[in-house]
Amino acid sequence: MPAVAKTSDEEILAAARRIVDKHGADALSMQALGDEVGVRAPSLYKRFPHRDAILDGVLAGVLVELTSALRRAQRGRSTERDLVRLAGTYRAFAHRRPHLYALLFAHRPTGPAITAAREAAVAPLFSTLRTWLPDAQVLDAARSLVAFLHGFITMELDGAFRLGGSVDRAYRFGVRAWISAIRTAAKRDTIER
Amino acid sequence: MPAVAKTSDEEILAAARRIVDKHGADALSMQALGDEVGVRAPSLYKRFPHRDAILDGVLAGVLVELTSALRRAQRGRSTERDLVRLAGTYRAFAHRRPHLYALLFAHRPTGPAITAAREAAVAPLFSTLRTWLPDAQVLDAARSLVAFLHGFITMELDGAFRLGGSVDRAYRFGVRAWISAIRTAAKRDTIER
DNA sequence: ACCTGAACACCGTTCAAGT
DNA sequence: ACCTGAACACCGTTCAAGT
Repeated sequence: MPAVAKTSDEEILAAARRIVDKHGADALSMQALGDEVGVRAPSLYKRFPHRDAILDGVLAGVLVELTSALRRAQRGRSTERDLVRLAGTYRAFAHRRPHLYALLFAHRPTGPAITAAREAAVAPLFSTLRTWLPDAQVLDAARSLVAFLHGFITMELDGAFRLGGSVDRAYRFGVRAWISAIRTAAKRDTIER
Repeated sequence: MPAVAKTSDEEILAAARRIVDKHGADALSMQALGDEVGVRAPSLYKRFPHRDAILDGVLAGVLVELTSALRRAQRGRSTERDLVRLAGTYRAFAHRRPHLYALLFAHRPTGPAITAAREAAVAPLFSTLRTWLPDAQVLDAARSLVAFLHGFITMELDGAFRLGGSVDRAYRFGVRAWISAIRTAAKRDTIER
């Protein structure tokens, strides 16, 4: 009964993150992961119940990282500039780590641990929007911005914009369009009060 | 050398579409497809070079169907109403056939045959936008609307809107925000000319 | 307590053999 | 000309056997 541990939860998650970051979630096979940490594939099941639980762990780390980047983007001087910065930070993260970004939506988490981390990630956007809009509209506005960003980023990373022109310009067009609509909604509401 | 054909390209594609529609692209295994058309899996390779080519065929059919739905939505009376109808038709298609809709973006086509079908699908949106906007802005506007719609639909079908409230209201908020921004851009441009 | 090889039920795909 | 079983290299996962 020597039982010398050759690896650890942390090492496995770090290796898994490295593989997903470099080659995408599809490349994360239990065999490849075992090779990376010096253990046979079945040994991984002593520490994680299944492959999806490992992806949960990677996703949790990605959410923490994204959340702190978004918090740093939020400076509080001007609502409008914070919105532009939040959107830009989100998009920049996706550009820097496309495979990890894909995990945010592609991977359906196993446990409820991810839920809180997801809410933390959207908190900066919500608090910025609350400086402009009444609570009733914050949710709608946040959903439509995240939808635009997620759709745009997914499409550009997939190479879905094939008709030429500047993709960056289309992005700025979209963000500005959304912000001007929000500004209008905020003013309209102020008048109505 | 009797060589009695037990199936055909058309029957295979129809069966593949049925499987993807009901259970998603992941459920389309060569074995399941073979069972559906009364043939062993290896026989399918006499008609299609690989599984992805079969998904290409399914996708082509989906694009034709989506295109004709979008054309019907475009009535030409009012630009604004056509935009609302085009967006609504697109979303309704995704709601009615979520697994087939997912194919539009999840499946990377093998051949170039899909490219033309994709362009046909966005043509109605482009022609409607051209009644409002100068050519230079049509591309940006189309990209930002499709990005919003695709992102929103992906998120709602994935169950990503977990914070309560009305998802339909958020959708209408987003579409109206985008249209009002476009209207502003169109007016600004008219003045500048 | 941890690691291992062997095994199971699945994939997509290839190919020689049948008719 | 088309269909087949057998095989290959992969999956995720289970489990009895080793230390």
